[in-house]
Amino acid sequence: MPYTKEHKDKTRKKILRSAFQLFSAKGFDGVTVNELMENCGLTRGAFYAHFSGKSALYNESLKFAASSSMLSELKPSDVSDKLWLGQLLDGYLSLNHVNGIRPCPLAFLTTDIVTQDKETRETYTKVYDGMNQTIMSYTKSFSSCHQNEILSVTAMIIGAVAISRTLKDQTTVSKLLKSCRLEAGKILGGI
Amino acid sequence: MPYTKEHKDKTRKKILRSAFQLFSAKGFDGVTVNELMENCGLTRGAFYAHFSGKSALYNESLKFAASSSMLSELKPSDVSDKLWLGQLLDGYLSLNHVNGIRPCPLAFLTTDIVTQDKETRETYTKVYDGMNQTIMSYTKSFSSCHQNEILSVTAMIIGAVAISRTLKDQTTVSKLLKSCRLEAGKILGGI
DNA sequence: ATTAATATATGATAAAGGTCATATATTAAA
DNA sequence: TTTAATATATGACCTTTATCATATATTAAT
Repeated sequence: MPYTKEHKDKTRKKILRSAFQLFSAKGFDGVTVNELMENCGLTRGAFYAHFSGKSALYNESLKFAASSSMLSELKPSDVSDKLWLGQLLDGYLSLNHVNGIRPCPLAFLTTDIVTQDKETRETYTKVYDGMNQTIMSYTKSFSSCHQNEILSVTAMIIGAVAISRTLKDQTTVSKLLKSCRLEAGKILGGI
Repeated sequence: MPYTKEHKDKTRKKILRSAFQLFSAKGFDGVTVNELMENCGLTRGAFYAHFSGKSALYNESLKFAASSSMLSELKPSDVSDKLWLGQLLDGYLSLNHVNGIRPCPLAFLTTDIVTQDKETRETYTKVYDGMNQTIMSYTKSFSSCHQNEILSVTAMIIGAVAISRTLKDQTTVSKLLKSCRLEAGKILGGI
C-alpha cells in the first residue's frame, strides 16, 4: 500500500483549490489542465487519477468554493444576527473580495456558467439558493423580511462584485461597492 | 468597381450582429470564426477582409450592441422621464431580455470581459458609465437622485439579468425579476 | 462584353489543448 | 529489503481553431 489514504485526499483538495482560483480568474476555457496541475506542483498526467475530466473538475471546484466561502462561515454565538449580516455585507462588498480573496463563485463565474453542462448549472443554482437562504435567515430575526428584499439584495451585491471585476479604476470600484453596501443595508432594514 | 459601397458596410453590420448574438450566448471562446461567418451565410475566409481578428471583432460587436441597445433608445417626446424609466426597467427585467432579445452586453458578457484585452475592457467601462448616465438623467427630473441610488440600481438589474440566465426554472427567474423591478423602482423614488 | 477592383471561398499551416496509454516513482506493509 | 499497490510523469494522438496565402467569383464602370 503506497501513500497514506490522506495523501490522495490532500492532493484532490489541492487541485480543487487551485482549480477554483484559476477558473474564477480566467473562466473555464481560459484554464488548461496543464497549468492547473503545474499550479499545484504536478503534471497533467496525474489529473485523471483524481477527476474524470475538466468539466467534472469545474463542477467539483464550484461545490468546493461554495462550502469554503465567506457566506458559509458560521456565525460566532456571541455576535447578533444583525451585526453578523452587516459584516458579511462588508466582506462581500470589499476590494479584497473583488481582487480575488476567497471569491464568491456566484459573482466570479456568472457568465461562464451559462455554457456549462447540466450538472454544473444545477450546482450553481443550489449555491444561489443557499445564498438567499443565508441572508434571509439572518435578516428574519430583526426585520419583517420580504422575499423581494432578499432577492434584490442578492442580485445587487452579486452584480456589484461582478461589475467591479471588469473595472480598472479602483476609485470607481470603491464608489460602486460603498453605494451598494449602503443601499443593501437600507433594504434589509437598516444595517 | 465591384459591389456597391454599401455592400461591404452591410456585410460588416451583418457580421457584427451575428457576432454579438453568438458572443452573448456562448462567450468569447465558445464562438468560432467559422460558425460566426456561416451564421451570416459566409465562410471564414471573408472574415479578415472586415476585421483584423477575433478580439477586434469582439470589441466592435460590444460597441455595436451598446449603440443598438434598449437603453440607448431615445425617449419619445410625449412620454415623461418617469414613465419612460419605468418602461426601461420593465424591459430590462423581462423574460424576453433574459432569453436574448436585444441583450444588454453588460449583463450578458460580465465575466467574459475580465479576460479580454485592454481595448475591450475600456469599451465595456464606457458602456457601463453610459448606463449609469442614462438612468441618472431620467431620474433627475422627478427625484433627488443620489449617486448611491443610481449605482446600486444598475448593479441590481445587471446582476438580476446575469443570474437569471444561469437559472433554468422560469418561475424562479420571474420571481427574481419581479422582485428587482419592485425594489429598483422604490430606490429610484417610487416608479 | 471586357475589365479592374474587390469581396468571398478554399486549402494549408501551425499551435494549443484535452485525453489516454504506458512508463516511472513512491511508500506502507510484509 | 522486497513487494505490491497506487500516485505521478512522459509521450503521443487527435481534434479544434485562428490565421493567412492564394484562387475564384462578383459586379460597376468602360
